[in-house]
Amino acid sequence: MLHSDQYNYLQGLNKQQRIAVETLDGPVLVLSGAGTGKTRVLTTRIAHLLVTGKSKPWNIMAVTFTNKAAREMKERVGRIIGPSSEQVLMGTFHSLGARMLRQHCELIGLKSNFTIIDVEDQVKLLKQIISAKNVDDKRWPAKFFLNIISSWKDKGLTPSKITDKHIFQYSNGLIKDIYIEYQERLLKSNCVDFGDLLVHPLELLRMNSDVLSKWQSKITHILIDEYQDTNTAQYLWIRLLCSKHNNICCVGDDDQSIYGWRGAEVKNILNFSNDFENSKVIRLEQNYRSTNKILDVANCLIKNNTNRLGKDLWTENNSDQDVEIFNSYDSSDEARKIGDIIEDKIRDKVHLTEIAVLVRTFSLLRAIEERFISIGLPYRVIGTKFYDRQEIRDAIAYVRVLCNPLDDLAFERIINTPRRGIGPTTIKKLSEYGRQNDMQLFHSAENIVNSEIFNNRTVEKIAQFINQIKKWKHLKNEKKPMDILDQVLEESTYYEMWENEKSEEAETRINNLKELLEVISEFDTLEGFLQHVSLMTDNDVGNELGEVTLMTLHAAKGSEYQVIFLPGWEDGLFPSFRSLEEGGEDGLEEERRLAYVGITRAKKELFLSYASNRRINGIWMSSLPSRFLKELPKDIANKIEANDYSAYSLYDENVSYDYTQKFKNQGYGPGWKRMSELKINNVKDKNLSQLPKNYENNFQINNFIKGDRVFHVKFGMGNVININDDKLDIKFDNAGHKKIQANFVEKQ
DNA sequence: TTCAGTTTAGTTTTT
DNA sequence: CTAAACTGAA
Repeated sequence: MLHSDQYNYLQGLNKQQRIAVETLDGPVLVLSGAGTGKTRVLTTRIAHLLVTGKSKPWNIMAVTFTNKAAREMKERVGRIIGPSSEQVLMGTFHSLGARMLRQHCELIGLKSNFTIIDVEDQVKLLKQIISAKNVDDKRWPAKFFLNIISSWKDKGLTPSKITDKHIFQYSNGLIKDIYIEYQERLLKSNCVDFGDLLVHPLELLRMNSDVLSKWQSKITHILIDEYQDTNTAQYLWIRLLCSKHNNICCVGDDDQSIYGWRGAEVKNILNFSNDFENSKVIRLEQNYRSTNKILDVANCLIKNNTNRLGKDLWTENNSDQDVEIFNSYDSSDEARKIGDIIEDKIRDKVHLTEIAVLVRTFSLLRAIEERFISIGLPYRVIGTKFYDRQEIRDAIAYVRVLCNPLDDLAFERIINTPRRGIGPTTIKKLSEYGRQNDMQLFHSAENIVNSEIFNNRTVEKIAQFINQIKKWKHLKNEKKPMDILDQVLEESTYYEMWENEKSEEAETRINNLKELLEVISEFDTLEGFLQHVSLMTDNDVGNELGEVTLMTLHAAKGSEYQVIFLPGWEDGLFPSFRSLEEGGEDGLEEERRLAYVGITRAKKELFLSYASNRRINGIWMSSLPSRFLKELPKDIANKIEANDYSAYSLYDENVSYDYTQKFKNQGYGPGWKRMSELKINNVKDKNLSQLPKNYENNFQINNFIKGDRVFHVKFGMGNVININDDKLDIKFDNAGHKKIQANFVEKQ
């Protein structure tokens, strides 16, 4: 038997890390704070599993949340153990789910070439369903239904599992009908959404014991990164998979849980020890990333959260470089100051790749980008939605139709793009025909063309289009994906369409298409390309050129930089008032964790900043400094008072941090107008007559009285203890005390 | 059916 | 302020 000291990859691990790596049997939870070497533990552990012979590569499954993390893990495992790492199942929950689903798709009723649709298509599909049901989509927007359906999927609830309790507040069951039809339509189109990539595999395992036991035998060791971000569906899936061998290692940090809005359940990590019998918990608290000053700020802030396991990061890396805070008059002033500091850093020989600006919302980046462009500072934006651009989506829709002719959403997108004289009226006829004959659009079109019932110019145009598609489909066996797409865009006159538009914008669009051709050139099949684009949202291009990195705080998790800028620390913006409105105290804590994530990205220098005025959707608003600034160590926070442009003092006790007060009185924009009208007319809307009868019950904005027993879909049962216009203070039986919009709860 | 001009709605984070 | 939705004329 080898002594473990002989494994040289274990050298340099600290004691705790080493225990985490060497405890290979049974359930293990590694609570690892920011910068404590979590990825190193995970990758070394995989290596150790293989080297000790505990497991074979194909028996290990390692799950991450982002593609970036998956890529990094693959690379680092490969560096330790070489090419056999290729056989380890590594990927995001969604990509592993898709993989499992493609293997067993027929059990769900899908074909293996199913397409993965994104939010935009989800909304489009729901809009169609809603309008067919004569629901007023002004009052009940598709997005609203989508949110509910998605949250159900996050919990692993298929339509058949939706009980009266779930749908209680939503339109007397209509939401369930919509969910059922939504799933049917997806299935008919041979499509799945993101939620399905988790729910379908879960159902697969639940319903097919042979499939379950096959996978349970195959996977002997499971490793999960960012465990604090798992939702219920993911948890259940993992539980099923690991229940035979029970070798599961979860790595996470409850203080970095920032995806509650997406259904992540912090309780998964908080309950780990109860959940898995004989589990071991290992804490990593020595931080190797940041200076003591930065950690002080982080620890000081996060200790304001009540709902945490609790830990204190420490470091041996002492520094006299203070964390800086500065105030600006407005966003362009702030951008200018950031630019100036970066220019100083350049003089200090800090490499641009070591500098990042992290923001709460993308919109904050505009002013900063503007400034960087004008001073000629190179930068890159992570997470900019390349695949969301119109021309890219169009091109991908063509590919989707070639791969999956049942995909109505894609077909509808391209049937008249570029213009072929096939308008909404014709499409409506086609789908009508399709519904009668149980066909998807493509086949209806094909049939109409052949049936010779219709004989006019429109049919000729359809025929032409259908024949073109058929021709392109034959190319699949002959040409490379890149050449096919190029030919499709050429022959469909899609290029021509943009070329004829002599605007500068059209030129960028054509360049974007060229870029897409570059991407597709790396794939052997159109299907492989599709899978890539639908799951890969971060186009994380390399940074060889030396650029400053700009991204959201969410996107920043898992990364580190020498110098970090955190602009936009204004109340309402950060913490975001929407989070507070929706999530109450929990929402605030999640925002605070987000701040914590931002702070702990910094290795050496950290700059916090807030502006006194900011333009939000075209309207100038003055803002209060973020309440988080108040929570920082006094010696740092005090510095900013001297040159504060803000009308308010940070420590003025009279300043109200109740965001609802502040925003309620603004009363701008159509949304606000509608809301206030609603309140005045007590919801006597002109469109009401078009709604199904029972809808009226849901419009009672507020006839609650103190003491009312209410139900909320997320928080369950509770009692109203106070009323503030349309906001209710509710004490929930199991979810604590929250402020909720009246229309989100149902009187019992 | 198309196109241009007008109105209106939405304003967070991501797989 | 912007992107999407709508309207009306050709």
